[in-house]
Parts: sequence; C-alpha cells; structure tokens
Amino acid sequence: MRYLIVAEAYRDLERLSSRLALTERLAALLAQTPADLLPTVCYLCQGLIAPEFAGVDLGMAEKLAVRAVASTTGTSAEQVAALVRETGDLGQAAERLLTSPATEPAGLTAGLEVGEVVRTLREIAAAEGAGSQGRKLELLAGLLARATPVEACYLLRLVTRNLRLGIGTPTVLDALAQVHAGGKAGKKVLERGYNICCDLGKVAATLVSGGLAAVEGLRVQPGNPVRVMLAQRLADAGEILARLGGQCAAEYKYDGVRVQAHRTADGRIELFTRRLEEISDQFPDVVELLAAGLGPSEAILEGEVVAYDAAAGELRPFGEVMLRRRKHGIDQAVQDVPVGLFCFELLYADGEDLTMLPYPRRRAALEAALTLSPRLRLTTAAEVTDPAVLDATFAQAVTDGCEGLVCKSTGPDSGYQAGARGWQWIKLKRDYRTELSDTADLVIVGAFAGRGRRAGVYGAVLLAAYDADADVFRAVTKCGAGFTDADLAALPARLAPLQSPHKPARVDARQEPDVWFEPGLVVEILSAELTLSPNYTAAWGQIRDDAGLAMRFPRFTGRWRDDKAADDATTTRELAELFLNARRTPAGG
DNA sequence: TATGGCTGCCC
DNA sequence: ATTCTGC
DNA sequence: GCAGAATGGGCAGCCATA
Repeated sequence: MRYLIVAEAYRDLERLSSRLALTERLAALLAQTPADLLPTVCYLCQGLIAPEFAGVDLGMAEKLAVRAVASTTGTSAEQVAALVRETGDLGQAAERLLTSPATEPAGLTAGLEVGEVVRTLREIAAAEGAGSQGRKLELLAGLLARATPVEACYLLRLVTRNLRLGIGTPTVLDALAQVHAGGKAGKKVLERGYNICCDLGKVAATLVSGGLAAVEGLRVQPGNPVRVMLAQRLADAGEILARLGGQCAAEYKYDGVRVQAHRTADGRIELFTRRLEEISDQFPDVVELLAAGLGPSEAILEGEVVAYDAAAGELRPFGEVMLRRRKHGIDQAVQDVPVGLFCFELLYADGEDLTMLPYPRRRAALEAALTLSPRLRLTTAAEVTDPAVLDATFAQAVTDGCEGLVCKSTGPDSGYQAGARGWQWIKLKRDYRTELSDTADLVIVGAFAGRGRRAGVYGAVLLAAYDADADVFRAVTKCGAGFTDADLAALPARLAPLQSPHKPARVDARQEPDVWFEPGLVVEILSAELTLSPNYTAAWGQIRDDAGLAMRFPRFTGRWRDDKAADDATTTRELAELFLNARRTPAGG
C-alpha cells in the first residue's frame, strides 16, 4: 500500500472538522486498507508505529527532524527552524521547502510504501550508541528524499508526535466499527476491547479475523496493562455530591506516580505507569511490598507510589518520588528516597475480572486482597453525604500532604471505566478553588511563537516577578494555558509597544523567548504550587543557594491587570513567603 | 572527561 | 498536568 | 459533554562535542 494513500487521507481529515465527516473519511481509508496492513494503518492513525506499551521510542523528535529536513532540502537547520516558527508546523515547513521549484527535480519523488515507512521508523527507534543520531538522521532523510511533499508533511508530524488531524483513538474506533463491525453498534465492543488490551492493532486484527464476537472475547489479563480510569474536575463540594447522587467515597489524592501492578500466573509482579510504561525495575521495593502483601495469585491493582517517610508518617513532595524514576543506581535511590504504595483499586483477582463490579465491592475486595504494612497501605477514604463534611475531609487531606480528593461514585454505575474520564470519579484540588489558591500578578517579559492552531500568534509568554530590592524582573514561569483565542489575538497589539530587540536590561531570565518585552503588561496567573527551580531565577538563592522558584501547572486566569504597573507585580519576596508558608501549613488558610 | 542539547515521560 | 473550542 | 489540541515544570538517560 502506498503511503500516499494514507497521507492524502490525512490531508482530507485535516481540512474537516465535523466528527461525522471525519469518521466517514477515516472509514474510507480503512476500507481501502488491505487486511494485513490494517493494524499498521491503525497505529499510524494514532500517531504510533506500535502499541503504546511496546516501548518503541524513536529517540528522535523535532530538533533532529529539522536537521533531516535541512539535509534533504539542501537548506540549513536555522532556515528550517525559522520556517517552523513562521508556519507553526514542521510538516508544513518541509512540504513548502520540498514543493519550491529550487528543490524539486520534478518526478523524481516516487513516493513511499506504508511498509517501508514503518520499517524505517522502527530502524530509527532501534538505532543506539555512538553515531546513532547521525544514523537516525540519515534514515529519516532517506525517506524524505523519496517522499512526495504531502507524504513528507505527515511523516514529519508522525516523527514529532503531532499529527494534528482532529482524530484520536475514539474516532479510529468509530471508523473501524463502521467498516468492519457493521456500523456504530459495534463501537462499544471495540472500545471495551481496546481499553482492556491497549493495542488498537490487535483489536483491528481480531475484528477482521474473528468478527465482533472475537473482540468481545478479549479478556482482561494480568501482564497486559489496562487503560486507566480518569477523573473529571470540579471545584465545589456541593456540585460534586450532586453529580454523584448525593453520596460519594472521598479518597485522598496522593501526589506521586500512579501505578498499575500486575501479578501474573507465574508469580511475577510488573508495574506499569498510567501511560503503560513498564517501571518495575525502578521500584524493586514496591515489587517486594506487593510480593509480600498481595494475596491473590493473579491480580491487577492500582495505587499511587509516593515518597513517604513511614516512621514519621509523612508524605513527601512529588519531586522526591521522581528521583526514583531512574535506570542506574537504583539501590542507592531506594535508600535515599523511600516510598510507599497507597492502593485504591483492584481490577482483577484470581481469575476474575472485577472491573464491572460497583466501587464498594471492588474496594472491599481490595481490602481483602492485601495484608497491609507500614509502606503498603490503602488510600484514606471516607463515605460522605454532606458538602460541609466533604470540605472538611478535603482540608484534612491537604493538611496531611495530599493534593486533594478523588470523589468516587458508590452507585450501581460505579464500575471501573477503563480509559474513560467519566463523572464516576471527580477530582477536587486546592488550586481549582480560586479563593483557596495562590495567584500571582506577573509581568510578561517575553513570548514564544505558537504552533498548530496557534500559528501566527504567541503560543505562550515568559513571566517574571518583581525583585524590588534590585529593581529587576526575574523569570518564574512560562504560561500558555488559560488564554482564549481572543486573548491570544489581542496579545500582539498589547505587547507591540513594549517589544525589544534584545533582553531588556531589567529582565533576568535564562530562557530564550522568540520576542522580548520591556516589563509593562501584568497578568494574573494561577498555579498549583511553587516549586524550587534550577531554571528560573525568581527569588534565586533566597530559599536555597542554587535554586529559584517556578510554578507547577501555571495558567492565565483571564484577568488582565491593566490596573497594575510592572513594579506593582507580585514580588519575588512575596513568592518566597508563599513558598515557605505552603510548606509549613499545607492547608494554606 | 565534563558539559550541554535533546528526548521521553512523570505530573 | 490545565484549559479552550468545535461539534 | 466529548474529543482533540494547545500549553506548563522538571528529571534522567543518551549522545555529541568541547
């Protein structure tokens, strides 16, 4: 099958926006795909070359791809990068370069085969060791040299993991159902199949070879990760309870790494992250905890791995558990950063799929399946029916060092919805509630060119706090979330008078924005918390010698502080105080 | 051998 | 992770 | 309300290069 067929389908998809039309066009592509290539084309439509949990990393992304484009088109990497900045899309930039008369010796571009595209990308993924970057570059450049401009465009978007077609896995499932399962009716079955095996190619192959019945026959199986259930967000206790039918189980939301632990029939224990990465090697202590404390001979359970001082009963911040995400020096790291596993779900036990059971029964089964120990624990949970009690529970959770609560439905609808972000689980976090959150009024000192749908406007801004002692503005975060299209459209005009050809004298930042601005425009920024930062210079040295402050999950609140001048902005001293107060009293007032 | 850029993956 | 937008 | 696509900080690993 020619890759051009796929690329042209992509081109059509990109121009559509109605979901029905997208599904229709995708179905047409799948319908003309030979059965043996169907799994591959499904992966390609997901922006993958293998199932997520296969662990295939290209080790190549935009920067290397830019060099490959430069090499193929006989331009410089700087020129390609400039075009990327202008168009907001490497695929488009390459397509333009390949189409220009200077580089196109007409007719020489025979085009690619789907098979060779995938084979070559796998070869790129496999390349490692000295000289591997050059090899990856060569391989991609080789493909590009024979690709038509449209093929090059989507090949590059595939490599940069940014297909931008307006379709995701749910739409591919829709299309698959339409083509091979006799219409929309099959969608639910396919969805379920995908959610429990996490392999769209396998679902497609199963469907084609054995029909819908075969897909229905796919089973949850220890050793094969299940797509995790996700939570909605809400800021108000009353609303949450209303959504959950007046009653919920409020569980502490720990700030760590979510893991899905599998014990297979042979007794091995494997840990997967929420994005299906295998991380058993990084947490041998967690594997041991489960080996000792997990009853069922086969099981799938979920919990949060949290840096945890068991002796003090103290939950440690997120950053500490991240130090455990390493490949080398694990033994030392295990000693340096002790962790606990706080369990909250049991999906499978002793041959039985529990995902259809309502939450209370799963929780009971979880409790029965575990022999708890100081580091192997259950999440703190409470049945709640009163908004005031929910608020109090929330406050306690934050005081105890948690992010907040996950409020879970206890009703008949409370099965484990693999892969779904439904309303059976609702998150309540401190920063969702403006009155409890720390906002800062920060000064825009720079901006970055937008990508994709933000091409042509700024995609993010560089923000600084005011160091009143030095009369300098020190960078504290970038921010691109929270801006509406209208906000973004308005930004260039607001900032134009402040634009500077170089970093302004009163700005202290290590980042290199595409455009600098004299401090003048102030915006309100909300964040989950302040963190120590090796990259941002706000309050540098005030808390720790070699660190400044940055923001976790920054977003624009929508409030332009036109009433404030730059030196009325939040000061670095105030940020330092906020940081220190947050550490002493997690409840924050 | 040390450093820095890039990548991938946690949140 | 959070947030916005088109359907 | 779903699905998709914008965007954040920061760490470790790997490779290229000074």
